[in-house]
Amino acid sequence: MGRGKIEIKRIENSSNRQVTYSKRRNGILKKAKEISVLCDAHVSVIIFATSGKMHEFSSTPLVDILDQYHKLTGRRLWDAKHENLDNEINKVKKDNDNMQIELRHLKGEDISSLNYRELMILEDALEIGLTGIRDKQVPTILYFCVFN
Amino acid sequence: MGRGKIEIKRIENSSNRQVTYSKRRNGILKKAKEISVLCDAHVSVIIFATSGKMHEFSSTPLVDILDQYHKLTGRRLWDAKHENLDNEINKVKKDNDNMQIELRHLKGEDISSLNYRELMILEDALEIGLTGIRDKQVPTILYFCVFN
DNA sequence: AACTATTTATAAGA
DNA sequence: TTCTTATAAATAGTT
Repeated sequence: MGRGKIEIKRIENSSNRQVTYSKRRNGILKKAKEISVLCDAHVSVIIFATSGKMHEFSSTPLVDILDQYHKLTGRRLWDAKHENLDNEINKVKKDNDNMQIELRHLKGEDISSLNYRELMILEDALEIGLTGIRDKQVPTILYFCVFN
Repeated sequence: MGRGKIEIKRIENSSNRQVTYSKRRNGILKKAKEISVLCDAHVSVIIFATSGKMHEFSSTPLVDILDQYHKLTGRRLWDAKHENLDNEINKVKKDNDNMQIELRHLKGEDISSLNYRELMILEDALEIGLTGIRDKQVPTILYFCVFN
């Protein structure tokens, strides 16, 4: 690197360390920007000095990078609120799926998958239902299916 | 860098781009590791190729880096995400409500609201459906009712 | 912060 | 792809 090779280990002298930090930090941020432009890469770099000061570069909004990160790794990086929302949406989607399945059945789109025994039960039910209607009884439960 | 200065702009040749990507990606990850060791810095680097493949380096668990990020910047990284999730949840909930209404109708919980004319149509349909089943014809339209 | 000797990174070629 | 190598770029130590 400069006047003599250096080992990669903590720089003990604090002011040297800080100078090196500043130079290398700039170097990394520059490289990150370059690779994003040269290669269409999506890059985020976040650096904290021990002082607590932060520098960052993100070629794409950090949230988007982290979102992709989550999708790819399955690792959760977000806070409790986000997690709750995520759980809620999964639950609601599950309800949704179940209802859709139920609807599909009720609407008879799955009639082709009914086996013979089920068909017999269906027939019985039809007769019972028909009788009920003829007698003008008030039905309390009604299944209503459409096939085509 | 290599044989001749290059401009920092997208490398159009795809295979050159990929080679450069791979070399520079390694370079950045190496530099990130070095600065973290030399200078006690906390660094996270996440890189996505356009292919979707990810590489990362994090001197500290990424969650901790992001936590510091939040504390330091006050930027609420997830707000946009939360809003999107909220919208999605509301949309799906609406779908759910609609399906529940439909299901309630299909299951006959609203049978009392069927008027006489609808009941007659229903009866006709039952007869047609029943005939179809008795003749082992594939029903093209079937109304199926259960009463109790 | 600027300089500069060296090392390191890397673009292009094999 | 991996290796080689000429050259650009980064940077450690110095001023």
